[in-house]
Amino acid sequence: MTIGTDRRKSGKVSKANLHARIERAIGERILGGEFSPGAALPNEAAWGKTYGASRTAVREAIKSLTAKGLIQSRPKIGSRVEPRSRWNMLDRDVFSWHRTVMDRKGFLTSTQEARRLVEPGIADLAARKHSPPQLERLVIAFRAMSSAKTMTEMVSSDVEFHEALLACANNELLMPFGIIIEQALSTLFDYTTQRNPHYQRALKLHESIVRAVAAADGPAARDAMLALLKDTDRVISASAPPDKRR
Amino acid sequence: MTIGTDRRKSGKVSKANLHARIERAIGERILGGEFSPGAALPNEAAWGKTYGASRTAVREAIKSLTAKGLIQSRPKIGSRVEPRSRWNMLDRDVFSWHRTVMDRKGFLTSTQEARRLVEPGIADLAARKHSPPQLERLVIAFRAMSSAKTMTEMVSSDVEFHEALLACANNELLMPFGIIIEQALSTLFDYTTQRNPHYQRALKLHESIVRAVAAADGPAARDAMLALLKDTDRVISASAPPDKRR
DNA sequence: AGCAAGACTTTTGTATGACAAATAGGACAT
DNA sequence: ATGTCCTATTTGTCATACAAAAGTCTTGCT
Repeated sequence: MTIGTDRRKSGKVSKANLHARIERAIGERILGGEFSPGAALPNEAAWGKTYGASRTAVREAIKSLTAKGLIQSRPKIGSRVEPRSRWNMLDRDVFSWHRTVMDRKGFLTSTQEARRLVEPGIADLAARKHSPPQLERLVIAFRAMSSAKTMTEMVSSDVEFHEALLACANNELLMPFGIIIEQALSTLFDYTTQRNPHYQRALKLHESIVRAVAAADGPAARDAMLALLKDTDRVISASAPPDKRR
Repeated sequence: MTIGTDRRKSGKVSKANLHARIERAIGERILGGEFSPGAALPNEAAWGKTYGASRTAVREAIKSLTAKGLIQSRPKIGSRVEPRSRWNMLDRDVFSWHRTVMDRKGFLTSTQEARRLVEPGIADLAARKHSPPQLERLVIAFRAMSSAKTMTEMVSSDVEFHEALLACANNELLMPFGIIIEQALSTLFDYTTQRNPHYQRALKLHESIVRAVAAADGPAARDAMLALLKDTDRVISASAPPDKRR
């Protein structure tokens, strides 16, 4: 079995590094449940044979997976899958592998739960702690949302809006959440395929967040964010196809 | 320059793998600001010379750092430090390197801010979503806290309590927060060096969380957690030595 | 028989040397 | 001045060899 080229969003085919492709292949198989936590993985030589690569390339893939908390390696023992609680779920790759093996509905439900947990607090912090240039970035992102024409522009400006808000909060420990938001939004937008009729409403909700942040009104920002998330939840449950996978 | 053995908590000296030691050395230098985001790092051969290791070992260290979002490597370009917003701050290693280069007060302040943001919500979720065995684990952790005699036992059982609570929330995306809590608590306990006279009060506060979770009362769990965090904040600001580093 | 010390074996860890591939930046031609 | 090609540097990949760790088996002692 040889390993294919990398299929990215929009169907573009990019051939990443060999070790990156191997990493992805193994990572997806782990996330997909083929190897459960505690289970032993094939040894490096075997992987090399499996994917037609040298042990070097395999080892680099394994080092990355180890750094992401998915596995652990020891001499004579080999590599074992770590318990899920140690997986760096907020890592870009891990999270996207996670996404690819889940049904969309379940994915959106759990990400929304996490968003409801942190984003109101982030909005609050953002209102109270932002610097002028950070606010500027938020305003620019909002303008981009307002003038977005294509689906792609809507998604990217929406993501940028939330990233900017995250930056306003001025707490580095919260940065990794950007990944959740990014994946949630892009999944959401292609979940509700056709042009979203709620976009005007969403714009208004975003605007009220900007206003609250600009006014340094923490509670108002929190409420505005709650309203936005509630609306998003509605959109999700409204456009729910029963259990279409992927 | 050769690279020393690994100094772990409790002063124990463990000699980790060579590539792990190199990774740590470079990681700490990045976190310490010696190499700023955007800056170019020495090439692999240079690192090898610096630490008296082969390119193989250096490359594995670099692969790990790349996986943690600290750097990016490309042929001809070499390795560059990524912007801080891409750093996986919730990775165990990255976070602990971060901790070693910050002053304790600042570290505790920012971690407490993050805790106030997420833990009340976690407590709420935990109350509403826990399974019986998860509650059992929480209760056991609480008992361990109650019967803790040594400082070490207090820290570890406290950490286990919050990890158990996190598990009760049943949302994998929140798991990485365990790292923040773990580091926050252990830093806190050795910040307030002598036997904590507030331990009895802390116990009561933890107990009220257990009760609320057991009663599946979300709002009560949230409030109990808020009370606990407020108390922790008080302890921190009370025992504040002006600006003692490390 | 029971048990412990030591040899064996498997797997990862590290080193070395060689070449391939990517690409920034300079050299050159138009 | 501008676009094209070349080249030098750096990472990416391969092959091979040996070191180190750690289960497992064997052997010998009591």
